[in-house]
Amino acid sequence: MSAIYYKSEQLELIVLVSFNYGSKDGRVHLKNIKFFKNLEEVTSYLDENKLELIENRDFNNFDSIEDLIKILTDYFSGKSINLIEEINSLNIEIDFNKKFTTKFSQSVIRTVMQLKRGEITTYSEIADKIGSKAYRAIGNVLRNNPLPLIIPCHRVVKKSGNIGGFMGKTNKEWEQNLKRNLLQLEGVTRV
DNA sequence: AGGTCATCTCACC
DNA sequence: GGTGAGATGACCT
Repeated sequence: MSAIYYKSEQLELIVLVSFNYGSKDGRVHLKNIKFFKNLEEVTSYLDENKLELIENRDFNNFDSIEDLIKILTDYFSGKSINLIEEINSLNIEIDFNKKFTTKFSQSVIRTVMQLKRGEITTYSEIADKIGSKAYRAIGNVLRNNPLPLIIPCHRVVKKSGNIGGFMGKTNKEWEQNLKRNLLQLEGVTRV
């Protein structure tokens, strides 16, 4: 599996995208998106997961990946784009892992994917929408989101108006800051 | 079966 | 407006 990263200077953030090539269609299959504070974290993650890093200069061999980086650049510069639409227009296959197997988690993901840029909702609103009371279990599903941004889980916040969790809760302050920054990029000032 | 969890509500202060 | 306990349902081992 290969990986590329995009570095946002303003946000002190590195976005690592993992992908490989489908054995049948030869297209780029997007596997994973992950956020890091610095390059040290990135390299140890690359080691742990045996990922091959593609450097910038090699991009011309990876057309659709280069396009993806452009889209991320636009997004992180605050441009008003619909990420999901843009990515769908590329020659890229989005793998939803086999992670979401149950009907419940699939409904959650489907609902979250309908959120547009700058549109926020709450865990309990999603529960209402899919006819469940398990607002807490929704956080459980989103915690394992392999494709943040594409599955825009940062747009789901707490009903109280607080920001809510992001990427697990191991480094709560940094994670919540990132979630807030992403929303601010999209013009959300409330949280 | 029992533990975990990116929540919510309500009762305090 | 902050905190803590209890309810809670889906998921994982």
